[in-house]
Amino acid sequence: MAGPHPSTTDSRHTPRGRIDKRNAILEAAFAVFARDGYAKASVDAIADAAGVAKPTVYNHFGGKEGLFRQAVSTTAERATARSLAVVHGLGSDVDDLAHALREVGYRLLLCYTSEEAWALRRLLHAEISRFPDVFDTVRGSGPDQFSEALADRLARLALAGRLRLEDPVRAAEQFVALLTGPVEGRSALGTRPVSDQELRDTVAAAVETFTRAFAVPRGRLGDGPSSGQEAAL
Amino acid sequence: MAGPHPSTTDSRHTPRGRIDKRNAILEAAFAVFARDGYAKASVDAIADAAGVAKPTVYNHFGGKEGLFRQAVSTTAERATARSLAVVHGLGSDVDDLAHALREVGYRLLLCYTSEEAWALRRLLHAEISRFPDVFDTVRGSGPDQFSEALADRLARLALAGRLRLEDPVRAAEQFVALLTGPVEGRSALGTRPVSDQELRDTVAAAVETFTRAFAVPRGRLGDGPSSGQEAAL
DNA sequence: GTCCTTTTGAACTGGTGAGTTCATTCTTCA
DNA sequence: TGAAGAATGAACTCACCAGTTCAAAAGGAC
Repeated sequence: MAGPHPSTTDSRHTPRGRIDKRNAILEAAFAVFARDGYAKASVDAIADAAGVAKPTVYNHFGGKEGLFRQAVSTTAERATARSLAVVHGLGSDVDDLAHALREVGYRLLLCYTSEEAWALRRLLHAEISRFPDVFDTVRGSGPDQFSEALADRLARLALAGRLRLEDPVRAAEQFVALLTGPVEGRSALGTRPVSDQELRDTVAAAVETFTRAFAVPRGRLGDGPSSGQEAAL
Repeated sequence: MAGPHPSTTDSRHTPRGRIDKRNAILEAAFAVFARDGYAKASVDAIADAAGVAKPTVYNHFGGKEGLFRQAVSTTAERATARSLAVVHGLGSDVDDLAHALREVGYRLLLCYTSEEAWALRRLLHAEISRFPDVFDTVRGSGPDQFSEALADRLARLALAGRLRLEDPVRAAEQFVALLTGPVEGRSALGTRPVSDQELRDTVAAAVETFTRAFAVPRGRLGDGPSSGQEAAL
């Protein structure tokens, strides 16, 4: 954060051990916070889990609060990056649109239902009233960015004459909602495992509904846009 | 719950003051738990907020844990009852289907975005790992029941030839997801107010998508089912 | 008025945890 | 090898809080 370490790779003032410890602490901190919640998590437990002495934690992060912010932010950024990578895999020149959406949807749902993602969501829900800024940090370069990226892809598909959209952002929100909404309830907020089959069924149903609502029916065997619908955008 | 009080209205062994105090404690407890989280909420603060002495709390609920369970369960039942009432207002003989869905959707979203509902959801997320049974209690007579009720109504609409559904439960899940998913993000998990216009826009978009996917197009001015689609169920 | 239950206030115990201090040890690099 | 910064462990302070105890006070029911 505001430590005396220059951001460039300076071998003189950034001992290699420090970064390892820092990462170990962040990892352990997230795990303990996720398991016990902010209030019940003790700095001693985190230090133990990280294999580090308590004062080291205070050296690096100042206190429990700073540690929490850093741990959550770091994990959130990692999770967002994973989801973004999935969205970027959605091209606009796909052959079988429903198949492509199922593929992306399934991978997104895997991200969404990962243990880490559940823990992150639980923590955010739990502590958002005490740390509103953490939510802003996560959103600042988080799902907002993610939502935009997905909206971009959908807009491309609309331009390519494959989707009929008025509002790409709204459509992206709805696509994600159709994917994740049904899973939220079925997995008891992530505390019960969801079978892969259930995941795939949910994805299939979501894509079915989404395409019924938004997909442009294709002329038989034609692979280029033929209806001129894309000119309207 | 298992107290020495008969369930009938027995004026002899149920002093009127007790129930008032009990309710006051439950209300104050939910408020304090919602504000501070389980771990940081103190029984003293709850007793103060309820205008009651600390031992009284222990007389009624045994301890912090029992108090938490009761407070959350009670609030959850109230919230579920409200949502159920809205769903029961959805008839199967409506004239303008989209209009009826918007009406129900809007009212559901009002339930969903109430301060109490947000607090409840935050609490559940926060403490589900420590109190899994509370979630089960809430679900036992909660959203499960709610989901079933909505599915029933949609099945009726399908029978009336207004919707084309394979799986009413799935459709109900998706309807709710389309309503609530977009709001979740926009309101920062309930910590930022959402304008009524935004709510209505979300409802309109959700119903638009839902009807595009599931509504049976009606013959002009005809108000009876004419396609015989309902015979398939 | 009398009996019985509930409530009250206040003090007390025991446990837990954040954050600090400091002398000692480790690591890294010159 | 020697110097400097980092990490360590252990003890310590201070605050907060769950749960208990108990004698005194309400508050109805008869």
